Amino acid sequence: MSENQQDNKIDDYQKPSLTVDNLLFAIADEPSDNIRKLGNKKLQILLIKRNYEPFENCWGLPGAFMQMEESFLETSTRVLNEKMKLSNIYFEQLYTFDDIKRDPRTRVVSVAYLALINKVNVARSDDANLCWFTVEISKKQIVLNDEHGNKIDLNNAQLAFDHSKIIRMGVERLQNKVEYSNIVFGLMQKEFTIAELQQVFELILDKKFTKANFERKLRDKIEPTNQYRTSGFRPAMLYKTKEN
Amino acid sequence: MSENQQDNKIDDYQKPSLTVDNLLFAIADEPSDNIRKLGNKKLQILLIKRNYEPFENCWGLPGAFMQMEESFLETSTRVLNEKMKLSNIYFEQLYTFDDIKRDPRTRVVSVAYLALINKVNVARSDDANLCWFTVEISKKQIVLNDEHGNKIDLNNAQLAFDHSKIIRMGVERLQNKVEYSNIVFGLMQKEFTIAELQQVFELILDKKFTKANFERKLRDKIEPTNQYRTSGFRPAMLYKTKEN
DNA sequence: TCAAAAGTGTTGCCCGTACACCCATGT
DNA sequence: ACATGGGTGTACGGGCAACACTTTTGA
Repeated sequence: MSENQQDNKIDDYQKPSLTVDNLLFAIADEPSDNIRKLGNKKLQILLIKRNYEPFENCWGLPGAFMQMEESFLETSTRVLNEKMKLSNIYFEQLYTFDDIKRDPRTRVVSVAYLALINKVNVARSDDANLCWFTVEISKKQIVLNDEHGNKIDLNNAQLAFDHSKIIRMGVERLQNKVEYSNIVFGLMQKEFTIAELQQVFELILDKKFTKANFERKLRDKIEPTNQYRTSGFRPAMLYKTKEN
Repeated sequence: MSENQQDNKIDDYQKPSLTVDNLLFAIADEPSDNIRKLGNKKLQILLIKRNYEPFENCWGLPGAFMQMEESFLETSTRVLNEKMKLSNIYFEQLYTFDDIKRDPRTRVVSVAYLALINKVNVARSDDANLCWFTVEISKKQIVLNDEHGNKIDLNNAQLAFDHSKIIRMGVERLQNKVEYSNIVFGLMQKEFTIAELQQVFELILDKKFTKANFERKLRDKIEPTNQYRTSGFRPAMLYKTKEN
């Protein structure tokens, strides 16, 4: 952050507005209809229905204008806490969006944050405008679904502002980091079976693994607790993320 | 970029200032003292000596306040063109820095851009305050050197603002992307030998390769021209980056 | 002839993949 | 008994690292 010699009165010029937008992802469990089969997991994202201009009645990412005395992370947690009480969130800066016309009113620059929670900790929100959308990732497209069967295809910009683009970039980041970091554990509960972890990988990467190979791939990142998940057939060992 | 319902007059609140800072990297050639040896390459970064407050007389990254009618990229190219005429620059957004106290005067948020050039295209600058510093990357630290033997250790913050941190992050990004993208060609001339490319990899990653293995590693990213570099001993095939 | 670099071939190891097989459970 | 998932072993192949060797040049 340097400046030209001429810029001495730095508060004395017109500034863009600055907002923070949140991509909050979580995993939902969907019990199986067949008692002999595992339940399905879904990747979800939190959206808010805008009942104000601009983009009134569109779905968009929950965000807020940044205040002078708070950092991005503080803005971000403030928003999420106003909407629903949350804790233990994994946060990571995604990208800063600056298209000049991205907001029809005036120049607004937005810093997007990627946030992950394990959904067990979600206190129900009293904001009727909030909704968890299922994120269906495939090679060709990303489609969001709400619980009433409404579909939003991210290739057609049906969301507010450039939020479709932001979500696509967020999914891409998630896909990349799942492969080489521990980011996936931000979506898991403290204890989980290998099959559950595998399902989450498969959801995010739109790709199937085999049990044996998946176990070897993750072996050095997890360690067994000595407890079992019995809600199924043969009890499955519960694992947790390896310390250090 | 959403907001609370209450925020209707969006220009009617105090906003942080917004700047763009540039990490401009290039490769310098240093001819060998021994005629029987190859010359050395160095990674360099462009810094500017601040002759104004704050951090007067400190070195810092060249940057500027963003104007209402320009995007980050436009701010970035404006700065670099004001300082020295450049073209064909590779640009990539690095990160957005928002520590509340990073600027002692007031709240300033800075978007950092990573930029790469091949130095052949550098028109000499008439700004005496600009200087190319050599970047020495090792496992423990990053040290900057100017041509007069002055050293700046990035572990001690001797640069303006949080620019040490920004440079460390930029080097890290460069190291990561060199391994899995074509970013390195932004630093190379149009035609280059494999040995030159190998030297640049070794500089950035602080790691040695063997010829045979390095050739195999890069084989699918480059293609031979049918020209040779004769300035050495046995002439070396010149390569260029593979199209498609 | 010799030092340095250009260029190529061989080998072994590690890791990801495919696939096969047995174990444990409750209906 | 059987379907389903849990869990483990084996075998193949590609890619990377180590290393050895030949070729080419100018002094």
